[in-house]
Amino acid sequence: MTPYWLMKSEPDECSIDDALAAPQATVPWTGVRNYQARNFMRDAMQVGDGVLFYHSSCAEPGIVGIARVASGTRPDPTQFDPDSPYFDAKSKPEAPRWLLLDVQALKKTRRIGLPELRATPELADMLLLKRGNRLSITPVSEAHWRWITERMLGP
DNA sequence: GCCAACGTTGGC
DNA sequence: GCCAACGTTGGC
Repeated sequence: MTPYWLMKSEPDECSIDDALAAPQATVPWTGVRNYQARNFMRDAMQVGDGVLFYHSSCAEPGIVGIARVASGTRPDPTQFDPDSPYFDAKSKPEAPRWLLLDVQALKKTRRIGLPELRATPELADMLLLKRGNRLSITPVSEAHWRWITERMLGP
């Protein structure tokens, strides 16, 4: 697995600006409730891996910044909080079902919106762009990472 | 708000 | 193990 990832966040919950404004620009990535995404965090993601910060479920979805994986996994406390929208009554503290890790925002970039991503032949096979894809964490190939970060940071 | 696509649940 | 029903995601 390449050390590059795309992570979706709803800007109403945690935007790139929110992340940059946090202490150490670091936020706990709460609310992952999908086993495949959890397994990526648990089994494949490493401290230092690159992250494309993506805004989803909003007026202007797209990649908006660069971040890095800043910790290993630990249980996501919101799964035990009955007042949280992420509460999971079936998860027990002695056998936590859901994990999180810390993500450190490094840079807000110009936004590369979905239409621009879709219009780019080099990115046609990005998992993000696959039909019906709803995974909130997806691996990113080195070629895609390079293309996107160069385009984001360039003129 | 709509709806396509997908994941999960639970009866059998 | 199958699969229909249901809930969620996320773009539009």
